Amino acid sequence: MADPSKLVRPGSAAEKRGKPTLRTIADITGLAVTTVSRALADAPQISIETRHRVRQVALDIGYSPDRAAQRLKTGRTNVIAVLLAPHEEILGYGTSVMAGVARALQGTAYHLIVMPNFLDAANIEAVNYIIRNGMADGLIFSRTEPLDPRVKLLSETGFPFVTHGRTELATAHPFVDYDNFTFAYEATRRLITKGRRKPALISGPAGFTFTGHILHGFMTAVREAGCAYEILSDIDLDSPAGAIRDRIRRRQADGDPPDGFACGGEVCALATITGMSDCGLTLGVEYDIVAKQTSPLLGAIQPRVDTIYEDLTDTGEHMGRILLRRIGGSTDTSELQLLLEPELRFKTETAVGDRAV
Amino acid sequence: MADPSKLVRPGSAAEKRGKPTLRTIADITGLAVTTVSRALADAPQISIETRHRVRQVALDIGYSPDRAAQRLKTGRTNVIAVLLAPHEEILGYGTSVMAGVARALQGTAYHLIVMPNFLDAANIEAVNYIIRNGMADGLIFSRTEPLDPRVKLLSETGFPFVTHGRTELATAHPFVDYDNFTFAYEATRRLITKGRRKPALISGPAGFTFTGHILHGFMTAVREAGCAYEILSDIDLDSPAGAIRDRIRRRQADGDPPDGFACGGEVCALATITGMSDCGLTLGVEYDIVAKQTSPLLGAIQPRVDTIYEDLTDTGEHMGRILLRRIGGSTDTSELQLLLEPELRFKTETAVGDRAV
DNA sequence: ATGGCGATTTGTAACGTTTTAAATTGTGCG
DNA sequence: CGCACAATTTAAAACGTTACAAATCGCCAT
Repeated sequence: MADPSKLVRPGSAAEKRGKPTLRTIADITGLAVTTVSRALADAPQISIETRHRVRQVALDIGYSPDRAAQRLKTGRTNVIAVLLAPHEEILGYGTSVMAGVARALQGTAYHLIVMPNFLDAANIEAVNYIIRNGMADGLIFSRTEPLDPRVKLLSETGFPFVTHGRTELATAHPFVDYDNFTFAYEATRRLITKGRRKPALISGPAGFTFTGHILHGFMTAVREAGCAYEILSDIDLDSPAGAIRDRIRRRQADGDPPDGFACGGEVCALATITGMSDCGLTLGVEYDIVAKQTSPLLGAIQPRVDTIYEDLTDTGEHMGRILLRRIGGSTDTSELQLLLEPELRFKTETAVGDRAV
Repeated sequence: MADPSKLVRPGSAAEKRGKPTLRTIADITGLAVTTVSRALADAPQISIETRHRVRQVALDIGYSPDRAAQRLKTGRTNVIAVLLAPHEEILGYGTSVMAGVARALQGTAYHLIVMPNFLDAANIEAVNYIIRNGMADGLIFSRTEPLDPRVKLLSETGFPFVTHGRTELATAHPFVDYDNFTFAYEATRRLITKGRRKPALISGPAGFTFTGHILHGFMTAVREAGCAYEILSDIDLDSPAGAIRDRIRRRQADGDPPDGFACGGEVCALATITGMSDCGLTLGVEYDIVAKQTSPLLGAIQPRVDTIYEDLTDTGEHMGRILLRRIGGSTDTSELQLLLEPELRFKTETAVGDRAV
């Protein structure tokens, strides 16, 4: 079938020892470029036989489509953008999530680009840039606010995206979130169960949706129990470890200090322990901590801390999958929204007891 | 100058309310597309006057070039790829470095894509893929081996890249590295100065260049001092914190345990402290630690630890800049190689002393 | 006037792909 | 035998950009 005289056309891609293109395959098989293109796309109008043959040749010569050309022609970029915020340097949040997203993208044509938001705080600008310049087919970002302007903008535009975190906007949008209400509720209940009379909360940074959830969970638990409580002022989960440590220390100097701490992060928990230890107080004796855990660190360093696990890589993978679904055209919220449940990792009494101080 | 009848050509890009293109500007200014292209490129053959006018119009209508088209035409992708390895989830290594690279790329046409190497260990495959398919104009990766096959492959191909870490290959290549010899040397000397008689090293993972440097620095210091020493077996800096903690504990149970530790990472330091504490030993009293610090965590949590600082974001920024230089055609190794010196952050005696236990 | 020269601008083709419409087959049927 | 019709293949155009060669213009020396 293949006309030998056509095997090497003058000026053909095959001739100038570059990457093979559709043209190369066309030359080899004697088919037209169009046919090859459709064959590789598994178009039903191309005979099965031809499809197989083309596919085989493509494999043999190691053809892979030119992303730039595809992008130019179709307008689709085959790129997913992740918006990275500065806070995400902490304890590998960013890397974990990206690892998950990457896993979801594995085997697809999608690449992952990271839009660092490191310099300008107003990352609505980055979103705008991505939409206007068509830098990606979909967007992933975190730390949503109840009335998140990024979500608004993207929703209005119809640009596919998934957030890590919910909003309180009327229009539903794809998200993956961790149930921070339950986290805080269970953490606080655990403190109370352990006999602590005054649990304290180190709140999330102001303005974010999850901060409200944590607060709500904490308040629900202390109200149910009717116990004293405290929300530590001046610091939050984004505060540097040193600031949290100092705040804890100062608080102990004042009257009626808390004896239990719900910490939304590992750094926060470690800083709290340090602060308390500086005051001569021992974890598990004079006070307790329940903390959110997102890495193996805390469990190894401070085995006495009860933790509640959040799997960030898993979260990323879900976000990736949901985004692909959304890009694929799905609008079914039931498969575009996901609330992940906390996994309690409380120590049994004996397990804690059998370790020397 | 602009012919009004040309302002909206039938079928022109301007007409169908999409992104503005060169054509849009051409229609507005009455110039040819070619002229506009060159004007924006600041080609000397275009009159200054025209250049300014075109530039102004482009700004006014918010033109930004289509990356796909540029890439298709020129073959340049305007993309930098970062190879991310699984280990880099730990303590934000990956995110820190990427933040730095991103900062270096700020204001250039380059985007950052992350090639996750999470699943397959053999990341020579990923490198090959990037080269063969022209996925990027330059590559950044870390954890070099003395005879790194990735470096070999890239060097042979002439593909621009920068490594985080040196190799022992004959052909020079761009790199940024941290002077781990000096780190380990100074860390060990510090332990000895503090009166420790038997410093121990938790080595880097086998096979990497920096592991050799650390070992060499450690050995040089102990030999100079003529003191006892130990290199802890079975664990390395990549071991999970729990494994390091357990190893330290076991070691204390045997005879003649070390009383000083040089730790190449924060997690490692914390795990060591935990293990020693489990044995009833107190940091700064029965033993000392000098650790490499890459985040503010350690300083806040364990102020007694002497640290030596490595700035990963800074490293990323240097890598980005060097890569741009390399892509720009530079082959001058003096501006393509950089060895960053450790920053000693040893506590003064008084600073340590004024904190309660 | 004619030719030539520098300064500026322009038309055409090409990058590799997909899309649209049209052409080429083969087949059954009147 | 010729025609409709399906099945398959094809040619041409387009996406937005840049490289190349060629064209236009004014101006000066011939």
